[in-house]
Amino acid sequence: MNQEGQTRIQREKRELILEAALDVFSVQGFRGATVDQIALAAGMSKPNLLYYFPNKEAIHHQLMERLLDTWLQPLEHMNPLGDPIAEITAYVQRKLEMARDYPRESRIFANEILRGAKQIMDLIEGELKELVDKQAGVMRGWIERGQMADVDPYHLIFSIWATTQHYSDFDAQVRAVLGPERNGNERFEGASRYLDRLYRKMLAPDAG
Amino acid sequence: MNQEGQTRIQREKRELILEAALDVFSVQGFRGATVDQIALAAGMSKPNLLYYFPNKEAIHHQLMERLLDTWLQPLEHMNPLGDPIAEITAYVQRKLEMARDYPRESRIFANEILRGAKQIMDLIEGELKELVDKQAGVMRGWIERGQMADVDPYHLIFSIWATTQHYSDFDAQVRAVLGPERNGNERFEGASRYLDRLYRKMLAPDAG
DNA sequence: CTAACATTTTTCCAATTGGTCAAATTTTGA
DNA sequence: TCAAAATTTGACCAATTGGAAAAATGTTAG
Repeated sequence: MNQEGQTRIQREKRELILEAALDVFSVQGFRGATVDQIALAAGMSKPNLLYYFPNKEAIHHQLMERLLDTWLQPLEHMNPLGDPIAEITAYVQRKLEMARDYPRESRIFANEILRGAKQIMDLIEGELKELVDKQAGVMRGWIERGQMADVDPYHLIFSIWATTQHYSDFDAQVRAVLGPERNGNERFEGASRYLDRLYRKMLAPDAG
Repeated sequence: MNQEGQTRIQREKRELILEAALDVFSVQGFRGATVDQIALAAGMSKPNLLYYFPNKEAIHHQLMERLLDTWLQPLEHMNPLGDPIAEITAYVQRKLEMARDYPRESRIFANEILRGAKQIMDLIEGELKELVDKQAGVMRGWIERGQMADVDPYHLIFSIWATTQHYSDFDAQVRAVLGPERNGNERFEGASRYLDRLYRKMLAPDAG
């Protein structure tokens, strides 16, 4: 036994299980994923897995809790003292990189929110909403000082989430529509150029 | 017996089942939905339902096939002879109205594509891709004639889908973040103003 | 009216799956 | 070293669920 009531094996195995769960849940969704699949992916038997987590829902919930932090990190890094357009387009790029590099995480969230976000409503109404409120305040400051166009910060943030995560969540559609010839990573390069353009033009302060 | 090998009762009951399936699938997803739930929602017994459809997948597939048409309709209505900015912002508004008025349809698609779109890949690679290709061609024409900014038509279409459907697919998150005070239909009015602004500014032809 | 056909219900089954339990094995600390 | 604690396994169970079969009931055309 050790600090926080966790043994070394417990820490390692829980980690292993959450990594496996990320794989399975992101492909199968919550209902579609079976405890057996997760156990197999984690290299252990089902009862063994259930020794570490009381049930399937607990795995999912803890996974989401942990992911939310990484997921929100780019938004935290917006600097109120920086140039708004540089800050926001940098945020867009960081989100797009995450969609490219962490599609499993993105899909798990999409899945959960599609289903009504019942398991993580507390996190959304808490942590997430507070961060959005804070950064919306920062943007309002920029707008008042005439440094960027006067647009609703909340809808701006929604549109950034939507446009970037689209490339992970709806990857199957994007690939199919672009066709095999445009299916390397240039799909993300194209998105990068397009989104940079989009937000740069929209955020440019209006004359007057 | 009647035309197309369908009796009156068959036509009516199939319709009833598809409407019920829309309700159930859009809330529970494919894996989460049970045949019993759909049968109950359609006001009949499970074996009775299975008299009309061979299995659960068949219901889902036919539902999607039928929905795709309505879903793509707004994109078909873009007029190559009209003003690009008017045409595209009108398209955005129509898509946003559909997200507001037909959230079940939107969520079913989102769910299916998230899962890899295996059941409707044929439709996406066929019907959908062809329409997108065609309208991308129209946009390229507009761009060449200097009537709108030079942006990638495919990514433009993706961003329109993403930003509008966000309000149905991720409704739970949008509501939670906006908080109870902004939760009437003004959430769609705000989105409408924001998106109109967004695309108007981005599409404005560049000087030169 | 009635035979052919369409629809519905009752009953049932096999597979899947989340989870339990007690026994066996391994690890750890004194 | 060795007993207590932690971990793992195998066997098992009950609930859910997709679907089949056949009997019962309803409908319709001649």
